[in-house]
Amino acid sequence: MREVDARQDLPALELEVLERWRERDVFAESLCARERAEQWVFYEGPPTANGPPGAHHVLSRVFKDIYPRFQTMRGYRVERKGGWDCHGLPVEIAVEQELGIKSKAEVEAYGIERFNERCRESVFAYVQEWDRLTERIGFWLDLEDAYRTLDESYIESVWWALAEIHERGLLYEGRKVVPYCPRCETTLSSHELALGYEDIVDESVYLKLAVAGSAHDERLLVWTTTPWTLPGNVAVAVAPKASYAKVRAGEETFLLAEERVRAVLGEDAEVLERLTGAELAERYSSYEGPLFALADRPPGPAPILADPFVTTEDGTGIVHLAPAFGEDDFRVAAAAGLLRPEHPEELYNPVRADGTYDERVLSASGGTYEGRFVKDAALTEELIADLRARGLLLRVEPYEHAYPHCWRCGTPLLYYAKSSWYIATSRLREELLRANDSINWYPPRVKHGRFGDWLANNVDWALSRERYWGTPLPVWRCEAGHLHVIGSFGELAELSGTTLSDHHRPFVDRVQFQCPHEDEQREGAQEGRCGRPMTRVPEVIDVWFDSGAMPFAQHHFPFEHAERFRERFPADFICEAQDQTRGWFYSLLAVATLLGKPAPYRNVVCLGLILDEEGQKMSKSKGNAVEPWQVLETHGADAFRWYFFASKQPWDGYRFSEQAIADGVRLFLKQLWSTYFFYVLYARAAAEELERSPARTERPREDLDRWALSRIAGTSEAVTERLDAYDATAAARAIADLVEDLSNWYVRRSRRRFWEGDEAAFATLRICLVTVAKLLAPLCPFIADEIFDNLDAGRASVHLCEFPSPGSLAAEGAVRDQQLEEAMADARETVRLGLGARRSADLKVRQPLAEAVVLADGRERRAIEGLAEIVREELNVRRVRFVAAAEELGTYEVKPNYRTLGPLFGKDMPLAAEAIAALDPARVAAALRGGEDANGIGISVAGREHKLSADDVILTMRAPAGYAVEREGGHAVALDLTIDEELLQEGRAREIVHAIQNARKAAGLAVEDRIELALSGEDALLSAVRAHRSYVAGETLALELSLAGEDARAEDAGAWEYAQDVEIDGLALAIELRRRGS
RNA sequence: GGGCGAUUAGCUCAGUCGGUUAGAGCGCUUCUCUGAUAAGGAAGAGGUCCCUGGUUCGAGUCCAGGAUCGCCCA
Repeated sequence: MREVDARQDLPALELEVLERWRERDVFAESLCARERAEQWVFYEGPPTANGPPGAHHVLSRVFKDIYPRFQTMRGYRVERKGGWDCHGLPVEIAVEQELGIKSKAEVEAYGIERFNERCRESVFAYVQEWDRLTERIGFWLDLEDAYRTLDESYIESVWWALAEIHERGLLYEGRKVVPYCPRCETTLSSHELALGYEDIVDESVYLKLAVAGSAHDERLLVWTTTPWTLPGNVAVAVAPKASYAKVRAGEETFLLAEERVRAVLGEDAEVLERLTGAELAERYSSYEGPLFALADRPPGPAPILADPFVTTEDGTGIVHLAPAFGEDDFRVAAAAGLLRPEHPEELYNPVRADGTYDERVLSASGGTYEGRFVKDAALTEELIADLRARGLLLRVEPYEHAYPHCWRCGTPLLYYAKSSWYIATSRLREELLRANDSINWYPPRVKHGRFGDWLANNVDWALSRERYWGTPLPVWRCEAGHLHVIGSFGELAELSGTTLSDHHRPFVDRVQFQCPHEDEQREGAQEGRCGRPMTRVPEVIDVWFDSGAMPFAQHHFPFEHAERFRERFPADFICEAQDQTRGWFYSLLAVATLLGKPAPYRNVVCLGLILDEEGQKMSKSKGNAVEPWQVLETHGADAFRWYFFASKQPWDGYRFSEQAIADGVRLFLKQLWSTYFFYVLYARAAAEELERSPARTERPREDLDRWALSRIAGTSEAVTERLDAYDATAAARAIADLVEDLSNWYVRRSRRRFWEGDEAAFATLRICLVTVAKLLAPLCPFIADEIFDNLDAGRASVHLCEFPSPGSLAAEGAVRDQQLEEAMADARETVRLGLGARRSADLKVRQPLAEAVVLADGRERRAIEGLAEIVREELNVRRVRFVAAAEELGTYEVKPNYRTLGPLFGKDMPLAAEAIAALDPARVAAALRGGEDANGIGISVAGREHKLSADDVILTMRAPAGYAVEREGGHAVALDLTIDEELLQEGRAREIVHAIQNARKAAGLAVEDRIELALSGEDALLSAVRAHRSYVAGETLALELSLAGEDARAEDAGAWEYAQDVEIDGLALAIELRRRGS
């Protein structure tokens, strides 16, 4: 057994443990040992390594670690294949920044091949730091065999999946209004949209539009928060069933929703007429359009439509429609015949792909807005001035709302009609919901809340991105419009005769082949085939599809490893932050469902956010982000992990505090370490002693031992049960309670036995510590392994052990004894009360007293009686006496038990309580104690008779005044305060021992050093020593004890190594000692 | 605007099926114990259980409405 440093530096220790894991190859061994065991499957959600890992990554990675470690110890084989998400806009944007370029045109000028080569390098820029952090925090993950979404094999599996999806008729190209980033010039999916909402203030405008052909100068009031869409206006719409009003305000007459009149026009507006939206649309039918001067659209009437999507809750209840810039606008305009979705040229869209107006948009002064970015604030002002000049503007009002921005580059998004590729996930809504039913969510609310709602409102997956660095969409098209989706590299090679070593852009773009589709109409078609050249469509796919494909793509399924895939699908466990609800959690489920597979994970833990100490979201720009390395270096990985596990439920989010981590070290890790240190210190001393004198002291286990072992067994059960339920928090707290009990009750109570080399005590504490190490291994793998390694040479690491089970514990004598645990709790409570009584009498614990009188009854009394010796020692009294009849030292108080009587008496409960309060408590106590329920006490309330049973009342003992008594709940402790000469002398002897021990410590002696001791001073003290001579000598390991006045040696002691003068009870004592060689 | 969650001591958090004196730890003050512990023990100070209403014999707990904060969505 190695010597242990009481003040071990834990971060330094962890580095040693890491080294040991490397040497012994423990992670690999933990898999090897379970080679034939049943699999418990974990999927790593791949991070992108193009930035450094932060505190939130530590959070997810420690939760990804704890359950696999636990399940490994429970006997499963848990492989942990790492993974990296390599494609996508984040990478492209980082490279653009490196290159100092800002647009797609510049990327293409730079060259797609070179650009993608840069992306390939950039994506692993921080991979070493990720690996280093992963190892340092003790996250066991197979980094060497990690999957990478940019690998050829991975891409091929993704292609296979897309071809399958196409085969099922679920892949289509559609023109829809989609969220679009004008800077990246690409469509975003709805789940990407979710990542970028920000609160901003936009100028909203109220417009007054002249009704076409109206003789009365009636104006429609229209409200919009996006003035830039007005050049695209083709119609306005009202809610058909809502009530609208014709209103006179000042000199003008307006039409708007009745419920908005006051808000928009004020109290003075006079309602002239009410009509429904449908009536309004019918009566007025059109207004004077367009709203801006447009080169290709002469002034003329534009239609007023009615559609239920319009609400009257804000604005004016009349909305303008720009089909190119709004999903509803597009749908309503199409329904009204203003455009045909299959004829893109009919859609009026004066905004270019880069988000600027084209040459058609003219200003009132005759100039043009061509080339102006539509979300530019200065432009908005000009547009507003323009509207004012045209007499259309009623009012401008700032409007604060959450507006979507590109989640990577921060540019405000436009809703924009675009052609893109979709997967028809909405057609699989039922299947998605059914699959979700089979998943256990932690916390459960996500299942039918955030995630379930999202599935229930599922919209088709906008799959394509008009970008460069991504898995190319494997769709080829010929001039005739035939589509061919390639499902494997082999198929592409066969059709094209070209074999690629890299299927990324731009190489894949150059591959062409003859259209294999049947086309008998075509002149010159060979064998009825079309034969036109097919070229790939330019898009790459959404990176979320990459990650959603990982269950099979990581194994290059179906091209390889079919067996491996089947064994490892679905996952038993995945874990990410809650922001993945619409990210990876969704893409995994969607891809699996699209392929007709069951839910790809059975259990999913959603982690919350980490906020800073002030409750602010952490961000680099605010400078409040936690640097994980700093925490690891100061406090260590176990401390970091313990904080995440023990402080609160992970899905509730954290308010990060370094102080909380430091508290965890002090109150838990150091407490455990100190208990372990204590064991090793004495076990080593006892081993030496054993060598010197092999005679053993065999003693049976005591109640306290059985209690500690019972706590071990009970805690093991609880921890197993909680970790099985993905509740690390409760597991951690149970372990902390156990360590607290071991340290501050078991060890504290047993110190003397260890000192004396009691084998039962050593054996008990050793089992306790080894079991704690095993229980703690999934949570704090470093300290757990260090303790295990030093106490149990049986295995190379605690992580190769079985998790403690009732069977394995029983074999070591650790069995649950709940009765004993309850009894100990009662005894400890009694001690607490007794110490309280001592304090109120201002008597030090060192002063022995004659008697403690414990007032307790029934089960409690029997329990405490069994452990009376412990109570006696803790309270330092000669004897413990029990009093059952409270009258001897106190009286009873009787209270009604509302829980049982409440339902019985209902409304009359207060009367019943009064009746019980009026009873004689002593009589009630006597009757119930005698078990005489039958002829016991009855009460009569509101004409009802009820015989009180033991459950119906709560008897509380009450101590009379004048005694040193503490009471609480069912029992009380009274102390006999008389101190006779004998007690006084014993108390003094103990004080003197205490003073000598302090002197030993101050002299720098080791606990096992023997000494020679000389005492001189007041005779009252020396006579106490004489009376307890062997006690004093024994306690202080004094081989010789000389007292002044009786022993010559004491007189010349002035030359000894160490001397100290103290005062006890106001009496002087001089202590002198020297070490005695052995 | 909608959905979800939170709100309990200065701080971090428990609080079971609704049961009458709402707890723990940390921090603070005082005292105390110590052959492991920068630890432990005892006491003290510290509470509008976010607010309002309701249900109930009884509400921190259930219901409704509201407030504040956070997240997600439109």
